[in-house]
Amino acid sequence: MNPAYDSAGKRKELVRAAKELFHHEGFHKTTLQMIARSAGVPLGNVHYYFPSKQSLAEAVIASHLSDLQTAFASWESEGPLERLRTLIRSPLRSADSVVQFGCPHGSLCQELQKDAESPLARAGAGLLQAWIDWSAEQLTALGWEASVARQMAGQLVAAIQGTMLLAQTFRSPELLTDQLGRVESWLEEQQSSSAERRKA
Amino acid sequence: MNPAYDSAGKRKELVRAAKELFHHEGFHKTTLQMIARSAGVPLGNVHYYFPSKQSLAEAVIASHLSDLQTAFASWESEGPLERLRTLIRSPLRSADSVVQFGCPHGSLCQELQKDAESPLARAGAGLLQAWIDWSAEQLTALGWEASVARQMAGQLVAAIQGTMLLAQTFRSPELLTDQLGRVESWLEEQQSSSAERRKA
DNA sequence: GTCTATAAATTGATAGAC
DNA sequence: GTCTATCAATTTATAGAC
Repeated sequence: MNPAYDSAGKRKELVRAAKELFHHEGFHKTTLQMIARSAGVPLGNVHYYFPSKQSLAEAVIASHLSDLQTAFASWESEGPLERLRTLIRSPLRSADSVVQFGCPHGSLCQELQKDAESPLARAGAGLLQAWIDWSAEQLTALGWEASVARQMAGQLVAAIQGTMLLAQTFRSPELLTDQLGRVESWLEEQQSSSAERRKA
Repeated sequence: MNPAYDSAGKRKELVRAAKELFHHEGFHKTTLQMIARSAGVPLGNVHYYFPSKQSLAEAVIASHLSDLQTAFASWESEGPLERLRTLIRSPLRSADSVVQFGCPHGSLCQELQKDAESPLARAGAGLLQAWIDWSAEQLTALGWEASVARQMAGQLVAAIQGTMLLAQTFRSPELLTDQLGRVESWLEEQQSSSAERRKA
């Protein structure tokens, strides 16, 4: 156990704890005390690894972005339409967590975005931007013109995010399943109407 | 200026200030100090009108609900379809505020709902429930079967709420206008396909 | 009813021993 | 690198004068 390993290990552990607590309790309600306890690190030690709560939050956002890229990469074997279906269904794989705490990206964005001055607002926006950019890519691959694909991607992500908000608000896994199914149907209708247009 | 008037006036002023600050800063970031200052009331006096921050938040939610009912009542002269269009367009009337701070109901719900134990979570849910119930009523009046109307209402509110989250995240009034227009188009497509089914 | 003063606990962040 | 002890400021809430 050389120092470098320990240091990196505790850093990662702090980010993991903060990521979970920001999701479960919200950014402003989460204290460094709570993060330190969950990570098994003394309170005063947190500032050795991260100079401020903000810098820790930046590391959390970077970790979320990395998770997203890993997920997208793991779906590469599928076709564009099936990839979008996988995205739509992805909240179901952690339905309990979504119903209790909402979307870890969406809820963090909403909270951070209230403070427009904060550098965290811009960083957080990158999370939802990643959702939209990736969706627009898949839609482009399906043959949609670039500007239309961007619009549709926005509609798709808005529908998924809004669905997670409602499922959380009413603590209803059924709502999550049903409404995500309707989003999937909407996507398929767009696809088939597009296919018809191409035939005509 | 009898005491009852003054008392009621300051109570209302505290609720107004808290409603605005919860929207602009978020519930947890807003302190009683900030509310007292905005309302022109000494800090120690807040607890004379409201025993706790929570009871003040309950009054804020009740005020939001009252606003909603007032808005719904003012749209009664229109037909059901036009009423739904008015709902979809309603974020545009305060576009700047939505882009900066998000939906006052949706963002409050998301924050309060993280703490399932809190009575505020249940109270907050009443706000989005009002959106859905009212939308389902209009859809029922348009001839949709009750359970279908509920599902469609959920989809509609999810789309509007998700759109507001994206518009806030990217600080884009254009995104708000464009995507709400797409929600309106979706609603009209549902209506016309329903009319076709009835003809057939 | 209204206010000042303050309590009691907690916050993010720092200092300095080891 | 790691920890304890602590600062200075802020939090919700209360006590008690007027």
